Amino acid sequence: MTNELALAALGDPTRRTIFECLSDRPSAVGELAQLLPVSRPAVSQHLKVLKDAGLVVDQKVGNRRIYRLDPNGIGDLRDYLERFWGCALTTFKMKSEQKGQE
Amino acid sequence: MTNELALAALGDPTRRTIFECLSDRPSAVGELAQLLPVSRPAVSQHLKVLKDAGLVVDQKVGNRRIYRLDPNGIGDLRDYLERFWGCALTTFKMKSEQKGQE
DNA sequence: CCAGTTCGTTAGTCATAGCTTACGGTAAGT
DNA sequence: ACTTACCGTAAGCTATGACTAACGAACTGG
Repeated sequence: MTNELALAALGDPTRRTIFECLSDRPSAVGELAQLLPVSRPAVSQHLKVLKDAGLVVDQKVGNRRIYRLDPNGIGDLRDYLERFWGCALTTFKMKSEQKGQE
Repeated sequence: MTNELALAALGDPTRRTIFECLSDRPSAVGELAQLLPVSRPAVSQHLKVLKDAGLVVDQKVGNRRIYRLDPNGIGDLRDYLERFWGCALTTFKMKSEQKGQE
């Protein structure tokens, strides 16, 4: 699933930084590359991974290409993670309540 | 931060499978290895990563070593992720409401 | 039409992650 | 005490991922 791609994508620290930059404001590739300690092609490749993971969308405007976060993909990942550890957290909650009750 | 370790840890599919197995029930290393297509030492190494990330705790019982999910670490990661994309999702919500209003 | 941007893609290098095999250490059973 | 089971760690190999440099495409402005 694309959620697994998203999780793998966010495993890389550089991509997390890119994600946070885009969280601040939509940006072009060159702008992101200036903020990061890597070259512009590297940023391009990271953006491709984020795009395939459904976390980011791009839009051509004039000469440049603006990237922004994709709320749909992010929402999907959020829901996926809720189900992912929802069970573990609820059983813990049950135990803590059970313990406070005795 | 350990939250970044946790994200990197969950980036690997084998570790996600281990996580899900432990979500079902606490298990020893050998039990997990039987369910997975990798060797027992590989499982041990994955469990170490998950443990360093604060997602898992272990407990010696007799000859074996039982691993279980750590609700504290999982809760921390959950909160971290909420802050992580909280901004992106709220700005989207504002836009959708703004769009539905016009 | 011709430079100058901005960007994606490719080829190639280098480091790291994941895996297995082998070994040592501890606990339980006979 | 000896064997068996269960586990962590180290060493070594291999595949994969991240990066850079180089190239070509699309758009802009003189």
